[in-house]
Amino acid sequence: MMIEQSNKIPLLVVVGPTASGKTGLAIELARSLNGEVVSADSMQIYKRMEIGTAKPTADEMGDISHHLIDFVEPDDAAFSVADYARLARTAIAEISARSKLPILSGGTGLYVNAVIDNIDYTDIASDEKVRQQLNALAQEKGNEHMLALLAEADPALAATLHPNNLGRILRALEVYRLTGITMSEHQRRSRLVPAQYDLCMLGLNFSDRAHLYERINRRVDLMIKAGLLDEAQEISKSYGGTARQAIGYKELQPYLDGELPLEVCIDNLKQATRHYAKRQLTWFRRDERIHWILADTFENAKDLVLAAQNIVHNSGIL
RNA sequence: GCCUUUGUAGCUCAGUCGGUAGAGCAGUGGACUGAAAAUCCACGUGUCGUUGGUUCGAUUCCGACCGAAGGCA
Repeated sequence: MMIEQSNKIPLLVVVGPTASGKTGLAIELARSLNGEVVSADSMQIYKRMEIGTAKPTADEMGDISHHLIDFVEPDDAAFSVADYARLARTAIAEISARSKLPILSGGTGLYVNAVIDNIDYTDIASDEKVRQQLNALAQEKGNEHMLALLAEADPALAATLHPNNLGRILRALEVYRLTGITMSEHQRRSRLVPAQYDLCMLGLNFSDRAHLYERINRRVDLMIKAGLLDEAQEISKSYGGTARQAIGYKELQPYLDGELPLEVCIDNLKQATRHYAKRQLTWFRRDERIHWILADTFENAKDLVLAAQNIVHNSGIL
């Protein structure tokens, strides 16, 4: 017998900018729809970064199972999207096998899309030595030169990159050197196999951007009250490459080092978070599969959850 | 009360030796395939405090007034 479409796994996805209420909504939906949550958050994967990454607390999670949270050491510099995608697909399959609804929830657009668009990273290699060589060459010859090099191998991709975006240029050159195949071609091949999910995507946003920004400001103040400074002090001793990029720690470091007043650092932290939220919205907005829910158009949280449930039921994935 | 400085974009300020103005930040839009909470790109009209005067022409020079900061009494 041929495999029928009905063998697809139902997958509910909850996305949105930071501080929009994804965590709470995902948990409520898990309760009412017999689901489990798979986090799609590039920073909540790290241990001991609780307050700053707004990880759900044991209290919030209650009896809802959460996956891909709190399992990587903060000094691990090697964890990548590819690792995430593999783990997430496995988690989703296992949840579904238990006859429960997997709920992919998070704000890291790249992670979400890696999973739901089934991006295949297996033939796109990575090599530390080549990276160093390319970095050295860039130091010596400059960005324009590197972009010109890329244009020889992969003109299509080079045309989309600005010389200042050196990271992307070097990565594309790295891939080409290692495999002899251009990044453009890898990207094309990486999406040949469509995902095996029946998707329903919910996006949380606000009708008035200012409302989101107010929530962000308030949440940062709450994080400080909850002990973010201590957490930052603690984590700064042990975190490495990626975890170091998390918003909430690097902004407070100047205060911990006695270089800037606390209020200035807190303002910078709020600012960085607002910028981040805006970038997240840019990422998610282009995805036409998302059903947007405007949180500030509901009287209360209950109505919002009801509206979300309605969308899920009407989507026919259940 | 007097003296000095000052009033230009949401904020901090630059500038026009008189021809109606521009940076940074904020904000907005966008990109994104093995570090993505990262990285990168694009977008700058505002009664130049108000009101008189000089001038072909004033945000720019002069006067008055209003506001702010500092100093002297």
